[in-house]
Amino acid sequence: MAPARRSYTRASEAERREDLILATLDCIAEVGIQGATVRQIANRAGVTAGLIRHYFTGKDQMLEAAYRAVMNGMTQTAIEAAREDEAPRARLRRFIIANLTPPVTDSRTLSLWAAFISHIQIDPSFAAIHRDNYLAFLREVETLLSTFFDERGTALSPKQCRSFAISLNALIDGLWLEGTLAADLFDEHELADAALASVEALLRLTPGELALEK
Amino acid sequence: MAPARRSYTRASEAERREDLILATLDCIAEVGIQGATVRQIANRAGVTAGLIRHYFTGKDQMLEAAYRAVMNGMTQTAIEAAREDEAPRARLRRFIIANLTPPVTDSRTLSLWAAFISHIQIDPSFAAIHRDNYLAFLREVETLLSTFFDERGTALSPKQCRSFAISLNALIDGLWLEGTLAADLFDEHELADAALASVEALLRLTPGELALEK
DNA sequence: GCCGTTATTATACGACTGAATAATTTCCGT
DNA sequence: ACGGAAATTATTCAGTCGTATAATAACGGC
Repeated sequence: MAPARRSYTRASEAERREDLILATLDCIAEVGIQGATVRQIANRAGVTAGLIRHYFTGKDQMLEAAYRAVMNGMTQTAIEAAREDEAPRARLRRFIIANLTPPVTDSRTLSLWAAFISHIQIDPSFAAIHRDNYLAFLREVETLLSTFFDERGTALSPKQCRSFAISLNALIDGLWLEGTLAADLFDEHELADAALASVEALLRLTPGELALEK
Repeated sequence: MAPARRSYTRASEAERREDLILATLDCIAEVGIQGATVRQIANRAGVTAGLIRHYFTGKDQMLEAAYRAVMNGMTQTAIEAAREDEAPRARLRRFIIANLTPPVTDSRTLSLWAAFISHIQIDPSFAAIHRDNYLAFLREVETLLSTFFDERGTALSPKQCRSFAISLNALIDGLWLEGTLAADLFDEHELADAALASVEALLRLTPGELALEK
């Protein structure tokens, strides 16, 4: 007799790809990159392992797609938060805060980010993805700083602007790292407040210039 | 007839443990934590796989020991560099520079660090190791800052000191991350110089106070 | 309502995994 | 020199890995 086979429903390519990528991220976050096996991933996505190779050339390519998804999630969240406002000062503040509050500051996000970072030196494809995102982020920071200082009446030379952007980016990254790794040491908005005060100092603004409402 | 067996030499426990840990780190850095199998590690250490379980309860425990080794290497290098000097200002400067020049800024070190970070959320043992090292590092920064401001005649409240330490630590971490991940974008001492200038701003010192010789 | 396309499942394969055990070699104390 | 403790190797084991292939169920076009 014909063996009983699992029933299933077809899905659109976009849907399946997303499901698989999401399942991949879940696995990496929960059991590490070692535990993120094709079977575990497929299982969590509600499909069987073979399907993965129908949408991706192999496991590695799926991991790359997953990395892109994580980085897009992180940068887009912050960039879009900044664009909600009109005033350069508020935009800058929003950008900083968005980078230091959920969903960016989330232990799961950090886990994923670190897992992929550790693969940058191994797989050149990952290095390229990282590079693209880093430069895009830096460009965004430069734009924010440039318009902010322009409106303030203290225009910046491109060199100064870039230098500020690098430091500012580092400060945000570092605080994000600390705050997410030791979330229990900081409460709700302590991190974002610390960031705003630090950025004021870093850009040599007057205290409160960035933090306080006018 | 008796099968030909590999000849070998006995080593002290300390030596073997170190060899195994070093081999573990080599593997993780070169092929990632997935590729760091007991056989690969043993092979690189010049022994056979079974020996690992003679010195460690299992692979996991060896990974923990390897993590401790990495973190000790990173923090001790910077802390000892600072202790070489007498004047608080020079100590602080040395500390910052040490954290942003080799061997701390090294793509291998970063790979290892990231690989372990991604396991913090998974394995509580790793979380404990991280926590210990983070607090030790923060304490060191606080001490450096405290003595520096004392000598400068502008004493700091414990609260301010801690707040400065957190930001300073974040800035250093962030620059270390950026500079190591995109080493080709920065030349020799650009990173350390940027750090010194940024720290001056962060602590609201007068420009050049930290960087320039008297 | 059937039929062809294809998304999906099922199964198999060889390689490799961490761990356990047994055999053997080394080296220290005497 | 020699015997005995133990460091190291060799081998085995039950699983799991990623991938390849073949069978099958689902769905859209007619």
